[in-house]
Amino acid sequence: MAYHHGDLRRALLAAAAAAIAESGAYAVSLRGLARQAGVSNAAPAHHFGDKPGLLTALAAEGYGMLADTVAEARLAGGGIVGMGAAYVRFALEHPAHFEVMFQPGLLRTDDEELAAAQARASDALAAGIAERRAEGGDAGLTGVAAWSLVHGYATLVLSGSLRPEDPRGQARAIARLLFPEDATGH
Amino acid sequence: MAYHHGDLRRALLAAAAAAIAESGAYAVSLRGLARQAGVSNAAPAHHFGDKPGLLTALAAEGYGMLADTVAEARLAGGGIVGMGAAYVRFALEHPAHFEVMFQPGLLRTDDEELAAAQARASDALAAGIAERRAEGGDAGLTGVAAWSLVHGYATLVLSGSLRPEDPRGQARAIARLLFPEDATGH
DNA sequence: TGTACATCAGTGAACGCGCGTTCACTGATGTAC
DNA sequence: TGTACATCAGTGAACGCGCGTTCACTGATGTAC
Repeated sequence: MAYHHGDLRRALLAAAAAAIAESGAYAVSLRGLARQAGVSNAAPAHHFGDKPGLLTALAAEGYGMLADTVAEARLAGGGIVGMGAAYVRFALEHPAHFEVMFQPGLLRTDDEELAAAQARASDALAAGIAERRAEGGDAGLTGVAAWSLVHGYATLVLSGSLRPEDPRGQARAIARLLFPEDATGH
Repeated sequence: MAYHHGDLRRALLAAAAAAIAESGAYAVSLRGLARQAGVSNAAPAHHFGDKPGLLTALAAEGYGMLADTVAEARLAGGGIVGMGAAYVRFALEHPAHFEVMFQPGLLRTDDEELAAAQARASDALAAGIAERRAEGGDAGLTGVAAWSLVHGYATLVLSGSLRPEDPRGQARAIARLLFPEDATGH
């Protein structure tokens, strides 16, 4: 084993995501991650300071990916239904990130990198809602409803409360119930 | 302090709910609860066997309360919007129960009492959706959408992602977006 | 091309802590007669 | 009304464990000259 790991930071984040997806956010221990990465007990602290530091980095990474995923769907012309489906897809593909992102008790909420990533994601989501403002109605309320719908659906699937055969298709279907006039995605 | 506590089981569940609401589900320790109840380390194990046993009891209590809350709203003629609002109200009033209910990794999922309480809650929710079947549309899909909407809204408020001034009012408002023809609750 | 040196990444041993769980036990309560 | 006994609830001491965090350290890498 080389003295320098090469990319220990990345390796630790990946190991953390795997452990969380398997056993939940609290199953993560710095020692456990070090063990998996084949590195000494103290090595993780070297990169992340402490445990909240590591989870904060993971959450920031998650918000960044969510922002990218949603922005991409918007630019692809998927409309608000497509953006909602992208949100659900992100959650199901990155359950560990998703879980950590919405448990602020685990995070260092004053972290700059985290705040920046959150802002990016927030902007990406708001952009989709803003486009609908012209159509009338309360854009703020519509946004809350849309977010609640896709967030709740993702949460219920991840917790095992819903076990759909085709999660992505069903995600689109319920989004169309809320936005029946959305012409895209047929 | 009396040798017999009187109602230690209840006291431990209440202490667990308080601890979870404050610091999350994993902040709970049997020793910590014992300390709060003024009782020896081993006492909790006497009532719940072990930690999953205690959390399972809490989750079962939660499903029971949810079933009652939703059924009551239905019988009061609140319609599906009223039932959705009741779901959100339950989550916000009993955040610890709500949190534990949807983290099956913490629970003894083969527990009989838990299964019975889950079934009661499931029936109560399904009853509201069944009433809408006559109006056409896919009742299953409608149910999934309604559940996702209220569950997501509650989750986002509890995680601090949404900070509405009037959560109950906003819950009703977004439910009306999904069910605009629901005549009740004006 | 070679050498000195600064910086960085990871080591490994050690600390103290809170935890879940076990065990034989004892005090309190209730019931049979 | 009184006594013997069974049952139940909680004790308290002890175990072994994995954890976060600290510390002075050392090996590897890169840069200046």
